[in-house]
Amino acid sequence: MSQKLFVSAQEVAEKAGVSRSAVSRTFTSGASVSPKTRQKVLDAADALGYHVNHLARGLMRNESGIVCLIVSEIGTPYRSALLRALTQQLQNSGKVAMLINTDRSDGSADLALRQAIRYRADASIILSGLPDKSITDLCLKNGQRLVLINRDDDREGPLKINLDDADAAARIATAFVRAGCSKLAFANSQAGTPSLMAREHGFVAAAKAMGLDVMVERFGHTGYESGRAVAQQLLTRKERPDAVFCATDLLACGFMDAARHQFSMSVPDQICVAGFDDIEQASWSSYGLTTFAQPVDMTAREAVSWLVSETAESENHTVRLHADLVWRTSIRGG
Amino acid sequence: MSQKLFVSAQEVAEKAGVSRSAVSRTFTSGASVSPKTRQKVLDAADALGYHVNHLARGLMRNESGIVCLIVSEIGTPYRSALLRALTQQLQNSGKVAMLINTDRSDGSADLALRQAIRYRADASIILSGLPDKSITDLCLKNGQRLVLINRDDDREGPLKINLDDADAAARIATAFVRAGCSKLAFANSQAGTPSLMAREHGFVAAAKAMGLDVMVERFGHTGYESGRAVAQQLLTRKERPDAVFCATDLLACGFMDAARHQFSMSVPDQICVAGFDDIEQASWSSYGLTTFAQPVDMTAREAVSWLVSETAESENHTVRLHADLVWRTSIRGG
DNA sequence: ATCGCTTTTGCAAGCGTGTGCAAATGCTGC
DNA sequence: GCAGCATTTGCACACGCTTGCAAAAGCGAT
Repeated sequence: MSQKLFVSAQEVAEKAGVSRSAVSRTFTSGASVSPKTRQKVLDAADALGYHVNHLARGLMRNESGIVCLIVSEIGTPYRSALLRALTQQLQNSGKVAMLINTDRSDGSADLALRQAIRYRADASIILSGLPDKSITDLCLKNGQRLVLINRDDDREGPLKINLDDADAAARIATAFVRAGCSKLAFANSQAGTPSLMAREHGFVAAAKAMGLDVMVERFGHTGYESGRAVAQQLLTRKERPDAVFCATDLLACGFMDAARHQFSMSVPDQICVAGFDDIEQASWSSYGLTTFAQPVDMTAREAVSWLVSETAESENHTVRLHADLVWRTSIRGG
Repeated sequence: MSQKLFVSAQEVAEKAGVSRSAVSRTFTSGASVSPKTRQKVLDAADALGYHVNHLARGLMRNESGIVCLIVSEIGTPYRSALLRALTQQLQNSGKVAMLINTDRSDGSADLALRQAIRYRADASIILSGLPDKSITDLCLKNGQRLVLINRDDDREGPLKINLDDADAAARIATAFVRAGCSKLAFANSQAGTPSLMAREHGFVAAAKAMGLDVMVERFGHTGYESGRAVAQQLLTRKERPDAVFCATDLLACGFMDAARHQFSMSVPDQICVAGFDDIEQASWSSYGLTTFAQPVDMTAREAVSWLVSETAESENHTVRLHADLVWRTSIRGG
């Protein structure tokens, strides 16, 4: 154990022959310090290997620079892409991300937010799980900002970033019909997330408006295996669908693989498939999945720019982003 | 702006009618406090919504509870899977993960480690990039622990977790030969990571030992597109390979897709393919990729258990983990 | 009640930083 | 040289917590 401990501003001050305030001001942007002493301090700091202690700074300023990312299923393509974009943006804004994994228990979003409070995070971004109202209230009351991505609820205070899920669903429904399909199906998971349900309801409603019924199947989590399972259910029916909209790309990939390899169907000749998210795999030539692109970069930018803005707290802020349809080869025509 | 600020131990103490020390001890495990006062404190804390300030605690204890994860290409299947496992394990051990994205610049690993130092992280886990020696020295000197995953270098002090890459490469070489292949190829990226190069050299050496040459191609980053590009190079040769070992699964997926859809080749009949990592997509039925499974859970467990152990600092610690061969359908026979 | 012992409790001194305030310093124009 | 002003500097307090130390309290036995 070297146990040398970290070098403090005090030591730098002594080495540079100035007061401790001077070194503090040198590392505080916008503080008044002469160029001469500034240089002396910087030299001494460099020689000693000094780094401002952000714990202490956060304690004083009552602003830690930490932003909590609360997320489950980190290994999933869409989630990890969003994570990438968010950390990138946060670092651009001088913030640092604290990552909290809520895969395990159900109340884990609450535990996570508690952790965020303990470290006095300036803000939390929630990508999964619906935290308890009492906790979010606590966050907000303590001046912590909150961003909810794709999980709109009726709370007051947090920024909510959503997509035009229902509208997108309607667009794909007409695309299916235009491609000559008439036996529509929707493949969903049992997760029941607001955005997933919005896609389902939007799709069913749009179909109904065109005088068509929709076969809806839901299964398990929002993953590849569930897509296969739903295919099992849909493709063993008396009347097979000729177009299926999957709530996520992972479901779509699973569905396509099952349709092709297990039921020997051709996509898109015998069945058209569409997904949602535009994960990387959707563009792989084995799939060529027509899908809606989640605007991850835009989402991250919106979230972070709101977090760091001086003048947030604007009462009931909601951002609704647009999901572009990326046309590939899993739907006829185009 | 409510600006109510956080509630402090002082306020809890007053409400509970005890001293500030008492409430501090209540939240410090292993401190001496009578059950009666403890209860009074807990009640008061709950009523006021008190949470220990980990910034201040870290300042006092000289131990923040923060572990930095330094990682690039977060959106990648293997990386995100490892990230998931690591955060899980860290939380199990009462630590919290600070995520640092090093996608952009080259010296960004250094910047990241600086950030880790500023927040007085107890440890850093490096999944990407080779930090400068001066920085790692600084980390170690300040009692910060360091874990390097799959990027062995000769530094003294950090824990290094590696795989038996070369051995795995040799195993797959013999598997290819046993499947009747004789025109071997290796598909790599230009990243030149130690583990990637170990796979390449191991494969070439094993082939040479069996009297076979290997066509080696390298291209771009370690992703799907590179796999396609390498396929372009390998499959337009006068003599096509009949077996190719790809340094990662993403490369393998890209290679397979190009081989099948662009060159109309059949896998595994005309060409056998193997990968490395065992990402989720490898098991998708469009690929059925035979590959080596990275022991992500084991890796995470090793890393974290070493970090939290009392007695680390054991001079030159290296862990070499085994990668199991997962046999699927991209190689004949089996 | 007194003693000896263990447990609990409060005091106060830090941890490393930011910042208001007043003193000190530098600069400009006579 | 000096007055007038802007800028820089140091002091000292505060932030919220932990913890060594000594005083206080509990407790059982004499």
